[in-house]
Formats: sequence, C-alpha cells, structure tokens
Amino acid sequence: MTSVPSGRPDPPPASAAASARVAVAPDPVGPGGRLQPLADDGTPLGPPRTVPDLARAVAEREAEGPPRWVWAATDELYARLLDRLPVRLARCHDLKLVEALLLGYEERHARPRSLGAAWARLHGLPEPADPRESGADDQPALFAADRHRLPPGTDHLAAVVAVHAAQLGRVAEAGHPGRLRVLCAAESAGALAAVEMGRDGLPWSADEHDAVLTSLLGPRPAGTARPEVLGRLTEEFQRAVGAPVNPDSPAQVLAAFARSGVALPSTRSHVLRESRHPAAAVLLRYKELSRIHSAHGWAWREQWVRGGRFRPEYVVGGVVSGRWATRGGGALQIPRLLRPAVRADPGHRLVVADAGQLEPRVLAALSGDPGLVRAAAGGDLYAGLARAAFDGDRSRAKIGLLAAMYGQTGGEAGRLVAELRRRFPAAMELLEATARTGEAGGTVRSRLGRTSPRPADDWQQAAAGAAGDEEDASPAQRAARAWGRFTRNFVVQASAADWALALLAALRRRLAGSPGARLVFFVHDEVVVHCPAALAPVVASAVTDAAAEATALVFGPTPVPFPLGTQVVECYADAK
DNA sequence: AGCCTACGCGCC
DNA sequence: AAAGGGCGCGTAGGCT
Repeated sequence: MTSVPSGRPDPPPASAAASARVAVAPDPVGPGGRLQPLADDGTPLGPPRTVPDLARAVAEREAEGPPRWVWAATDELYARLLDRLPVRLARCHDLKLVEALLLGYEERHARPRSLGAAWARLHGLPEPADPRESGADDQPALFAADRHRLPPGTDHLAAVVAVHAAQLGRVAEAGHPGRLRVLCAAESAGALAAVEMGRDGLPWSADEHDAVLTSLLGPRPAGTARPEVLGRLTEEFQRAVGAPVNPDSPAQVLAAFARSGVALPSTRSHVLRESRHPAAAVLLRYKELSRIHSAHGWAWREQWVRGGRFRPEYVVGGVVSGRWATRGGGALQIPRLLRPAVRADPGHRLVVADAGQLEPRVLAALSGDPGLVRAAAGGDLYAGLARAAFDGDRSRAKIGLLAAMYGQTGGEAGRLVAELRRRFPAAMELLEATARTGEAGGTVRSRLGRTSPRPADDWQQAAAGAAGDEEDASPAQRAARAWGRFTRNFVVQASAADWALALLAALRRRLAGSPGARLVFFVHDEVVVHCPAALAPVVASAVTDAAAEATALVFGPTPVPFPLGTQVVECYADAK
C-alpha cells in the first residue's frame, strides 16, 4: 500500500456541527415506510416510526432541519421519492456506495455491496451476489426491495441501522477517517445530484439538432434508411479502391488498401490522414458522417430527447477512479458538433464551469513539488512549466506532463518526461512510486481514500495470451507495466474525481437556495447549471465559492489554485 | 437469434 | 528500459 504523501492535516469532518440522522426503509409495496432517528454515531434514538406516506413524512422531517438520510440506495429510493417531494433533500448516506468505498479501502474490492450483502457479512452469513444493474427494462417496482438482496424475513430498517453503524465504525478505523468521511459524504451527495440531474435533464433543442444533422447529412431519410450522402461516399470509396468494400469493416478496408500497394497498420483516422491514397480522404469523410449518423443521429434524438430535455442515467461510482459513468445515450461524450443543440430555455442561461488543467494541478497539490507548485500558481500551468523547463515551448511541456501522468515512455514524449524528472523530481517520484506499487500488484489511494482495485489473481498469466513478439519483455512484465500505468494514473484521476465530486456537492448545496437554478450536467471536470438569466451572476459566484470549498475540503491549505473557468451562455456551443 | 470480442471513435 | 489513463457505444464478424 502506498499512501499519497501529504504534510497537511486532515480536512474537518463533513458536518462539524452535530446533525441528526434518520434511517429510512420503504415498505416493500405502497407509499408507506418506516423511519428511525439516529445519533451521529448511528445509535438509534427512540423507537422507529411507521408512516403511511413516506414522501410526506420525509418532507416534513426535512423541513424541521435537514437530517442526513440513511438508506440502502439513493438511485432506487430517492428516485422513487423525488416526484412526491416538495423539496430536494440536503444530505444522505448511501449505504451501497459507502459499502463500495469501504470494501475498496479494505482491499476487498470484489465483494458484493448491496445492503443484503453488507448485512450478511455482519452476521457471518453467505453473501448474496449483487443484482445485475440494468436500465429501463429493469424489474418492475414490485420487486424493487429484492434489489437490496436482504434475506427473506429480514427487517429492512434494522438492516439499514446496523449496516450504517458498522460503516461508521469502519470509517473511523481508516488511516485518514476525516478524509474518508468527506469522500462518503461527497459520494452520497453526488448520488442525490445524479438522480436530480437525470430527472431534470439537459435542455436540448430538437430543431437545432436537426439543423446540424441536415447540414451535414442532408435531409432526413424516410424510416431507418441511411442518408444518401453515405451511399454516395461509399460508392466513391469503392471506386477509389476498385473493390466493393464495406467502409465500416476495418478488415476489408485494410485488405483493399494492401491490394493497391498501401500497407496501413490500422484504419484509425490519424493513420488515414497521413496516407496519400485518394481513397483515404473519402473514407475519412465517410467515417465522420457515418459516426454522427449512427451515434447521434435522428434515431438517437428520438430515443433520448423528450420534452426538450436529454435525460441520461448517471451511474455514480461507475468508474473505479470515482468518475461517473452513464447508462444510455452516451451522455459523457456529447460531440462538439452537436453542442448547438444544448440551449437554455427562453429567459434562461447556462452557467458552464470547467476546471482547467485539473489533473496536473492535482499532481502539484498531491506532491507539493516546489517547481510544479510555482508553475501552477501562475495561472496557466503548462506555460509555467514551459518557462521552467522547456524554453517556453508550452505544447512540449503539456505533452510531457500528460505523458508522465499516463505512463508513456517512448518516443519524443519519453524524452520530455526525462526533462521533467530533472526539474520536478518530487512530482515525478510520486508518479513513479505509484507505478512501482502497481507493477508489484499493490493498491494506491486517491487523496480522499478511494482505493484502486487489485489486479486479478492471474493477471500476469492472463496477459500471456496477448500477442507478445515485441521487444524483450515477457508477457508478465508487460502486464506488470500496464498495471503500473493504471495505478500511476489512478492516483491523479481519482484525486481529481475527489475534487470534482466535492465541487458538485458544494455547488448543489449553494444552489438549494435558488430553486430556479438546476444542475443539468456533470462530466469529470465540468458542471453546467441552467437558471433564469437574472440568476446567472449569483450562480456564477456560487460556482466560484464551491470550487474554493472543494479545494479546501480535499487538499486542505494548498498553494495550488484550482481555478474554474465560468461562462454564462445561452448555448453550450458558445462556451469556450 | 443472442452473445462475445475486436476495432474505432466520441468525450474527459 | 519500459510504446498512452478512464469510459460508452456502434458495427463487424465469429461463436453457440
């Protein structure tokens, strides 16, 4: 285990003031449920209360002063409550997400994390496997309780109370309990935001979307036919290679190029761009248009855009680094070409906030490397880096630093990394130490304590199947290096995700006082808020304040600034 | 028909 | 010395 070095104290607990908690268990069927007030250490305060209308009881309790709601899974229970709640809930403790964080911290990554599984572990019972996560075609609501995997006859509320208390104890035993507490609170707040954002949706203009598609692909074809332009480009491509080749088949395309005397290593666009063969340019154009049509064409719009909103399903903790994933619609990959379709409602604005150079700043803050900290302090980190080590060549500085964080060693980038090692030894040593840990099969942690998984037991054998005729490295060595690149990047990416999650939570809390302002998008290092135009300045300053709060929570006092570029626009395409 | 992998590309 | 991290999704092409 390698911990991230730090000379700074733990941040304070997420809620310094004593705040009540309330455990929640919905009835298996119907609108009722049970509530159990808890002390901050998880001890029950008084008897549980049975209520006929859970949403109403939760709303009333929230109005008395928001407790931290403790429940099995936000994505299931909060999603059901939200429609019937007059307000949004301030705080929660998501047992499933916290269980996953703790299992990772305890290096038991592979274990199931449902409430039922956690309950079983507490009682020495066999652990039920996690249910298959799935989207729209899921089990009907009647079976929702089954998703928690509680053994039949188990009291849901008692299980919530017991697992919660046990989790608080496990957090307290961690190496940095304060940081882990922040992580659990931020992850849980993120789960609330994810449900809300999925509900509210991203403003999306079908007309603008169509205008973009039509300008690129021509008029919409009838039914599921492909646009004529794709047929024309296919024919043109086939004439150019002199064979009836499917342009969507990399194998056929490579063979056709080979027949005309051009050996390509792949059909990737950067390879095609270097080829002088006349078919290459046609193929590139075909790929570009075909991609838009198949990935974000009219069919996508009809499937995902309803009532002027794109509503993706966010999956909190969907990536081991703590980044979110999404299910359906590819929400985290909205192509730049389509951003004109993201438009604020009339009289509204989008406040788009983007954390610039987040990962290198995270590296500076984690390592405390004096040179890198100085470079970060100047505003443009890469420019500062360039002045210190690359004769002012900003692009080489950027390539070198990214290569160092990704573990690239070959070619020009490798030489740039060598220069970085001379000038920024502490930062580079942090990266190399985490890589060595991974190569040896160990785990590393983010700043707040999110822990990398261990490689599979047979990780070095499994890699033996890969074609390995290169160099002198054995398959096992190459597998070790690959895992080292993963852990090397994990610390930076996961700590950046810590910061972004803290930002989201802080911003969400600040926006609670402005009901017209809604978080509508979150992607790794960027948030978008939709609000009435008059509110935009307030939202923009809330964003700035939230960034400062996130920096303090995650990194404590640090000389490294984490600036958030904030823009107020009507259309997403106009941002930066 | 469904299931799986490889490939390629979009985003960060 | 070492040949670039994380995703979702669509298509092709092989498998059962």
